[in-house]
Amino acid sequence: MKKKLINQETGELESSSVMKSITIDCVIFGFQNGSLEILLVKHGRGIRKGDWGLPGGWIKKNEGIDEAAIRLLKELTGLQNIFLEQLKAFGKPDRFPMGRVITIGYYALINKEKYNIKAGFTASEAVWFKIDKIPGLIYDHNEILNFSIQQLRRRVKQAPIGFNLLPEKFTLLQLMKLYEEILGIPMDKPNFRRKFLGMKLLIDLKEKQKDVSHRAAKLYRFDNNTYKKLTDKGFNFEF
Amino acid sequence: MKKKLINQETGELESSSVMKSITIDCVIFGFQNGSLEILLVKHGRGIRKGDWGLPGGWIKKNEGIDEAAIRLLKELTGLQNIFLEQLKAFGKPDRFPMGRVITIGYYALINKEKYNIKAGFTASEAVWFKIDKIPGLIYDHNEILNFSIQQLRRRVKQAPIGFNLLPEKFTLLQLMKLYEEILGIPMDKPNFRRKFLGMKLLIDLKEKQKDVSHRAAKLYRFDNNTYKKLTDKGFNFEF
DNA sequence: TCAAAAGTGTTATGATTACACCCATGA
DNA sequence: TCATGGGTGTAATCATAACACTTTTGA
Repeated sequence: MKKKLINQETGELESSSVMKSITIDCVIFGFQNGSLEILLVKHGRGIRKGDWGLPGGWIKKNEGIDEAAIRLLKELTGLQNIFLEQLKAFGKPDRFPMGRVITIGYYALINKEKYNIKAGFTASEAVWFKIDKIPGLIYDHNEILNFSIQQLRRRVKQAPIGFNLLPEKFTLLQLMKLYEEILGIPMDKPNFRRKFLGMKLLIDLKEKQKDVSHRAAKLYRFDNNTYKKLTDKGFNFEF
Repeated sequence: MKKKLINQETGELESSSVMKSITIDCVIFGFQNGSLEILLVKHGRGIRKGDWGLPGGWIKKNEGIDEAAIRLLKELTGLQNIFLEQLKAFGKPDRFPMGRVITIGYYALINKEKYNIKAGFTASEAVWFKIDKIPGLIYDHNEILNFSIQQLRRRVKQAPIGFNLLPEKFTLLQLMKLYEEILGIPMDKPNFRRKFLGMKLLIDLKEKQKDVSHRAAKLYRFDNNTYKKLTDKGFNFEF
């Protein structure tokens, strides 16, 4: 007899090709109009029908947990090659009401320009919420989300990961606004410019903004090659 | 019919009061004679009999994962109220040869003066290894261990956790040696003193070392109360 | 009196901060 | 010509690093 279990998100039956008692939940960050946002999905069925939660799912028996997170992210957003890192495992005994389930939290940073929500990609509705307007979420998802924000704050100071939230080509002020929003502190424009340019991690694209009603700013992109070379030589990004 | 499964460490049968497919593995750090050390246990049975691995075990169905790690740590070392933090989950599909098992890594910092290995506490032999003389370990335990060292290096700069590896009363030079060993870099004694004392996180115990064949140093202890008050006020430990 | 570690003082350098100011451009 | 953001200059302050030096103590 083949064992069956209920999908925590959709309430649908899952085959036993997935692991029992372990799920993955993913905090997907986006950045638009100076605001940090998070993608939430609406529960299709079950007791918590209509409530918002983090996108997630089960881990297949033959896939690693990172692979599972990548797969789930692709299933939800249609995107690949996204910045994705594990947060940690969350495992309070009563976190999931329909049985003992431990979840592994991940967070992803996506460039909203590339991303276009495809209706029907998932069974559920997916909507962006501003970071300061997050509703009450199912299970322990608020806890996971809060942890992810703290983690993002720590990581953004240790490594140049913020770029993943911006378009390929960006201006220094966009980058500064991103840092201000993530860290929640105002910054000084001249000082920010010098500090960042001084790290030599940005490539001057010799291009300018278009269609802006003020002096057009230079466009830059992140120089991942140089960054890798520098870190190999012992360079440590710090902000 | 009650389900049975094999204990990954001892090869013994476990009752179904524990979760299947999820374990906990713990990296226990100690510090002695200027060297960072890790406690490893010898496998009692199974294919990998005689090989060294991280202490670990199963999670009970009605306990949280942090609780499980605390319980396992106590079962192994007899110690309670130990500094313990989760690393992350490790879940490559083939990491555990006897089936698909995901493990949650933890790391603990213990004061070796308080700790005394009690033979018989565990089924297996437990021995301290210097950090630069770690043997090949079972499963993916070397990966977990390497991650834990990186994590310790990051964390020790962000928060005053190093004290957990020292005796209650310590000298500034002991503290500096600890930082040097963890971070792997030499430091300047006068500068270290000033920097640390300047943070006002140490209580001068008005006591001195005894039985040393040179000028006796002042003893200090970490002022956890002040640290908490300062962090509440927005203070950020940085090293 | 020597070795070994405790502990203080001082200077140079570089990063950070705070702020004043000019520039370019479209409405 | 005004608003808006782009971009440069500079002086004060602070943290860090480097290293010379004195002190204490037991062997």
